[in-house]
Amino acid sequence: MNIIKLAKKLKLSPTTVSRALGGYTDVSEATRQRVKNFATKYNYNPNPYASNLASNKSNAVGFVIPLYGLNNNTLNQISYFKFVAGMSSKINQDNILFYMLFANSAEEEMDSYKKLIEINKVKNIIIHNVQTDDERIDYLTKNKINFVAWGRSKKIDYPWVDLDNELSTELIVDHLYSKGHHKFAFINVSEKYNFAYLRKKGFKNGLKKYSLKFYTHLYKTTSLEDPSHSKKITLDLLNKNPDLKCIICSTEFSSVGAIQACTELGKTIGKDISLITFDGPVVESLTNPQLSAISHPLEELGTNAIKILMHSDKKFKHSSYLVTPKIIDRGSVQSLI
Amino acid sequence: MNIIKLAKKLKLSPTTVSRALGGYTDVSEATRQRVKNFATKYNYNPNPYASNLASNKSNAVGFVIPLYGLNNNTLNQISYFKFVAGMSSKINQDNILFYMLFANSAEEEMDSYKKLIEINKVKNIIIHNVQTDDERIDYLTKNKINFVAWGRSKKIDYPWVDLDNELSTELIVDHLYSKGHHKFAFINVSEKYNFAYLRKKGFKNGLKKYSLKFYTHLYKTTSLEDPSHSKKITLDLLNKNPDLKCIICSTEFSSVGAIQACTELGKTIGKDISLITFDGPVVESLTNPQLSAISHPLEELGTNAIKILMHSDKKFKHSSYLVTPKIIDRGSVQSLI
DNA sequence: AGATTTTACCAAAACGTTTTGGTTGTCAAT
DNA sequence: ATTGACAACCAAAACGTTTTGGTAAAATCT
Repeated sequence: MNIIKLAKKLKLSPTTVSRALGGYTDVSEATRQRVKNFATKYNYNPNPYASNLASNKSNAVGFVIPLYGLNNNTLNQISYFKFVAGMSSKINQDNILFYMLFANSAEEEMDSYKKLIEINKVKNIIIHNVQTDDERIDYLTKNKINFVAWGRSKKIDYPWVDLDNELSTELIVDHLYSKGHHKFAFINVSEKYNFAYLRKKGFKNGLKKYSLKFYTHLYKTTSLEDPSHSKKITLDLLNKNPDLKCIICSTEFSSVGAIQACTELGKTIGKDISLITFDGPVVESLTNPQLSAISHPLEELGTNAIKILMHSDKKFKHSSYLVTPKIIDRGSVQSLI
Repeated sequence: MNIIKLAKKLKLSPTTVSRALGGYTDVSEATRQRVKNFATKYNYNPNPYASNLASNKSNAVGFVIPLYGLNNNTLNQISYFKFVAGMSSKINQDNILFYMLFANSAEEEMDSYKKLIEINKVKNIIIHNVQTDDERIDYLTKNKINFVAWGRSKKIDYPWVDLDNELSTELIVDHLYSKGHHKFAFINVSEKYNFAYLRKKGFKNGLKKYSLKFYTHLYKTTSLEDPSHSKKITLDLLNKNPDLKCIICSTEFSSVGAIQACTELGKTIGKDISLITFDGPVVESLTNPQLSAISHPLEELGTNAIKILMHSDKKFKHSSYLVTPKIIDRGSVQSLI
């Protein structure tokens, strides 16, 4: 079934059928309904190749996933997977074509963007990990490509979606305080990572809210990927601070180390010691015991990125979306009340 | 740049340019080279929408990722991610369009396949987890869709790529034997999963090769996702068999439990006890100590799936590819020699 | 009633390829 | 010298849409 056959059945011209389905106002409501009914009845779906060719619009979305650097670790790649799943759910509703490329180096990554635009004629792109003076932004604006970024930047104005890292630690403090805890250790990672910097900031915001003190000796940073270092830190913290009852971990890796330390000291998590961390694939299903965590709904982030990308009214020069993290209570925080 | 402009520059007809690039024999080698040179020089890439429309061939590939059932666990989804990365590397070389959908239920999954074919006009599909009497196979053959499956079936003939689960445990036995081990416990999962059945078979093959005995009391099955059960099993095995020096785990989850058991008994892995498992995101980077493992190169599998799918000479009614697993020695197997 | 605007429709061109069905010229065989 | 085969090219149609630039009829205004 194609538009010409359908038009014949309707005794209309292909033009009118096209414009009826396209939502143009120069078609009466009565015929529009009739066209729609026939379209579903005869299972008509516009040929995407023909329509992209004719309209020169290419309702395709492009996305590049880096497999190098920080994302070299498979566990970190999962966030992309979730984000993509979220994008996909929105993409499938409309008849959008989705291009996903993988890049093994910074060079390959930039090439992938060029490929999307020059070869695949993609006009809509989602980018991520925006740096100050990002060459992608230059390239995209130069080529008049519509884009949305995962991640904000202070310097440049563009549409974005993002996690609320600052809010996440604030919510953790809320949660802990509501269970009667007033003193926490926080095992973060280096503040050179912006997300870690924001998590520290949110942590302090939370403390301030309840007039709690920020203890420097209870704030530590550990490596991004080695659980054994956070195990050492946790052992140290617990040995030096016998009254310490509550630890916040900023990553899955560090929480695994913290669990090992607690187990080694014979402390039962959720009873002798409370532990809360950031959610991820390992924390979701593999730690023993299960850990309470704060979770960022990455699927939602992806869905909204597409929504912003594909609407993109010229009216809204830059639209944005901040996703709200949620506490997932798995019982590793003891109630003191 | 399009084919008409390029043809003008070459002082040839668009037909000849098309046929030169398409590899037709009615173009002289000299002009073919000239055309190719001009194409790269002027950065000409055929518009994929136009060529799909004209040829009615749709060099697009579709893939559906299930997010329910066994794949509900994020860790299991990583194998799809790797497979897709592998497909992508091949897809990007040629000018192929790639559609990827996600499905949250069996119903949604079947709908996604129909969508790919009916709406997106995709003619090439990669499927996976083929069941006996799989409705997808019926649907695809009925609609004359070209497909390749990830996973074999005994009953039906079709092109496939697959892991070599049988070989993987055989290679593990090789590896252990080469380090002087002659007696192993094997913690598998239920043999209702075909991969587990094959791993047991390969294990037995390996034993037979070295005239070793299969001890029923050293073969156990555990749950697919709960490490605590395999911890219990490991404790039991080690307590009842004081001479046991070597354990094989069939999944990441079970190896995590096994590590806990060994640690609890004060046994140092790689020294007092040897442990080897199947590779995955957690084993890759998060276990303490690092575990030797057998690894399936899933990227390679994806790449070859596309190769088979898009060549698909009529000559080869069904082509196939079996990927060879590799031992990754991370030192958790003690050398007794 | 005539002029103007609005409504509802349509014919034809355009998008950039591939494919079909040729033609022209060269060369070898008769 | 004619014939047949072959090599190398091409004009035009086709693919299924959307868009452009209309027209005819109905509705509204003077």
